[in-house]
Amino acid sequence: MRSKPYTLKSLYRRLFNHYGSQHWWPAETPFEVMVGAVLTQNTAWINVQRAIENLRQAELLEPAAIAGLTPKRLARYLRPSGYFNVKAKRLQALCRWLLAEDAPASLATETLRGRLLSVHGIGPETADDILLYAYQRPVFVIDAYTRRLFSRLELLDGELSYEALRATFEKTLPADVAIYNEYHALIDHHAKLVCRPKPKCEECILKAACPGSV
DNA sequence: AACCAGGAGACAT
DNA sequence: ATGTCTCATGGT
Repeated sequence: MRSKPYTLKSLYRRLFNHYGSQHWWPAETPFEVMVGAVLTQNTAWINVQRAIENLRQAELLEPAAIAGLTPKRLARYLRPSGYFNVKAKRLQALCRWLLAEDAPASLATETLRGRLLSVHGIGPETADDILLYAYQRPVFVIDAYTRRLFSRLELLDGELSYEALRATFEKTLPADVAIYNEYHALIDHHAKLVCRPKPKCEECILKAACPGSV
């Protein structure tokens, strides 16, 4: 027998009350957020940290420096984060966009989102990471953890498109940057802890509401 | 030692 | 519009 299902709002309270504030995004500057957003594509964060540290030690954590390197040389710094050839190009595309764009921070959120999506290597999740955590816009980030968690709780259909899922969160929750920031971080934290592909349902604080645990 | 990690582009259907 | 391949290092 299963306890009453969560709503998108009550689940947020449950996670926050249990885990507390997550202090995301783990980065020093907005630009570092953007670099991390690209490098963490389908990659464990620990490996991204190493790549970012390589760039920091080489004093390359600025758009002009990265844009000026050859893709091959940039790729060497990115090695630990995987897909280094692909990510070298993507990072340079992002940097060149930043250098070319006049005042991105002054653009309306949907306009800015469109510009980001037009940059090579920036898809919906990476764009939304950047919008939320670098530009402080109220955009809800959907990632693999979000799909898996809400799908397991049977709160959302995991097969829905990225845009459909994002719309659901943004319609249901208030358009609040602080809440979107914390909610996504909490989902990530919870997922890493107990809701991996192989879930640890015994240690899960939601297990009574999760069909996957019975 | 297979499996997975804070996806996205290219290409075919 | 939707499905499949590829990209690659480092944990467990």
